[in-house]
Amino acid sequence: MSDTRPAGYDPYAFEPFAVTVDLAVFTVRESRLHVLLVERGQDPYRGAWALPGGFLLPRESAEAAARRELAEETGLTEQTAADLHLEQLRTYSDPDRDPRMRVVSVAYTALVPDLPEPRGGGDAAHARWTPLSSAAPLAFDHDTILADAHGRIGAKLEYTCLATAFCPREFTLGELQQVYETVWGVELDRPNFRRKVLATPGFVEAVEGEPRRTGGRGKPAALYRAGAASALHPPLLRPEGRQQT
Amino acid sequence: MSDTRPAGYDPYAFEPFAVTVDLAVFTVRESRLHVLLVERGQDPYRGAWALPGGFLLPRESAEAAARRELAEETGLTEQTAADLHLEQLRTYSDPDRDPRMRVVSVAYTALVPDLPEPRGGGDAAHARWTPLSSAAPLAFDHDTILADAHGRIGAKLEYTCLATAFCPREFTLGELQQVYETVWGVELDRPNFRRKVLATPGFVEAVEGEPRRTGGRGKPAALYRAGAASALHPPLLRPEGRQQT
DNA sequence: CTCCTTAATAGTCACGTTGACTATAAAGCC
DNA sequence: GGCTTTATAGTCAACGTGACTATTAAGGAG
Repeated sequence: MSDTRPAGYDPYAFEPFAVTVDLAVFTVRESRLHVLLVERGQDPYRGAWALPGGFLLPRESAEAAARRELAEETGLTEQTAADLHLEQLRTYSDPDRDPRMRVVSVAYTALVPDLPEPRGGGDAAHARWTPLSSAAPLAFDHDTILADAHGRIGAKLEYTCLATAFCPREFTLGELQQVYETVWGVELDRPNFRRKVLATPGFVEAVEGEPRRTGGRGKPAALYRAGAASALHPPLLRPEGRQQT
Repeated sequence: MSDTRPAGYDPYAFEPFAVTVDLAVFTVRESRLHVLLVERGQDPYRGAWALPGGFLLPRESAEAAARRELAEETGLTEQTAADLHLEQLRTYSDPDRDPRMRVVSVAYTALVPDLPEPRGGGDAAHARWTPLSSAAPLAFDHDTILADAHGRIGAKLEYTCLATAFCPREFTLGELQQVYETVWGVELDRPNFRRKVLATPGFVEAVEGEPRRTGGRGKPAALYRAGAASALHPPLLRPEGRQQT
């Protein structure tokens, strides 16, 4: 920042800005992309659904606030939540985005494996997994945030190993493929997908002992874990192809 | 945002957050990537160089503030600055990033063609184009912001038409290639680069009349303008290849 | 127990893209 | 008038990809 502010600037002289975080928490459930929503208990937008989130504490970074809120809303311990994939999306600062006062919100995207329904505790009292397709309309500008978040994760699947964040610690390639198909809304060819994933070093690694997941229909699938890589080279492009952050 | 805040919340009761924008403005000059820096005239970091930026006005969005600051610092009219490529990078919110008070800063990245040296006017009195390689150390956490910005534009060159933002309205393919080589710090094969760019519909379009830029050494090059496309399909991947936002 | 269905996995093949090169054209320079 | 420099055209082999076919191994219905 420069010193645009006038000499003798007093931080308390301006109408203060409030800073919040908003979270777009995604999971794949029953082959559909779901997002975590909370029901608002106060005006404005009382009774409407919104993205979970909240104010930054006085000495807390936005990321710390996001992780804290995520733990609260999902009912997970902070310990577990610390492992979840959390990524800053962007910041929303329209002067009129909150009718009460000037609120600047830093939005985060989180990807989690299929978790149990959020247990009512604290804010999570009215939290629920909702299919993305029936999320709108949300309070504030949260429809915009949610659309941006969906676009971002779709694009990131192409050139990062992000998809494994949707999966439990051990997963089959079929489950990983379902993540792609669900987020992108397309069907992929199974042998080609498999060839591509296995050809990318560090994307997934076979679980030692080569166990297989039995119990389903069909031939049991081999189990894999997320590998050490974070970027995909070359990228795994979606069939048609338009994208963008 | 949710209603984490206590009932009866008074916006003025908390220590207020200040919200600023910081700008990483890049240009390509003499085959080197340059960034616009300003010299600080006040403590903290008096005399140090920093990214241009400033506080949000009371009813101004972060993007509007960034565009305003950009116009001020570059000495361009706001009209011209309105056309420049400006993109939100991310938000920096560490509680200790500014020793004076709690400042949350939304960082933006701008790409501009080679402009004249900033004319001293307002804050731009001490603004200067500096080669990226000799920018550090900067005030506050601006080294981090600058590194993030450089990484982001490098990645975006791969799958967007962003590179044309560094070029004047009409440019040669050689100049466009220089942008890639300068940002990525690699050398590209000229015929292959040309083939790739021309094969991507909407990336560039030939200037009607097929004028050529004469005056340089060697065969005069055909002139092109930025096309209508914004995404690159397929992407133009850099030689080795690691990337990321 | 046996066929049928389902899903995982192996393998094939043609096509398009890419990286590495070679060749030619058209300007400025000494 | 050669020499250098840059733009542009073209070639070729290797590789990644999309579209398919084939085989294996489980559960389920009769």
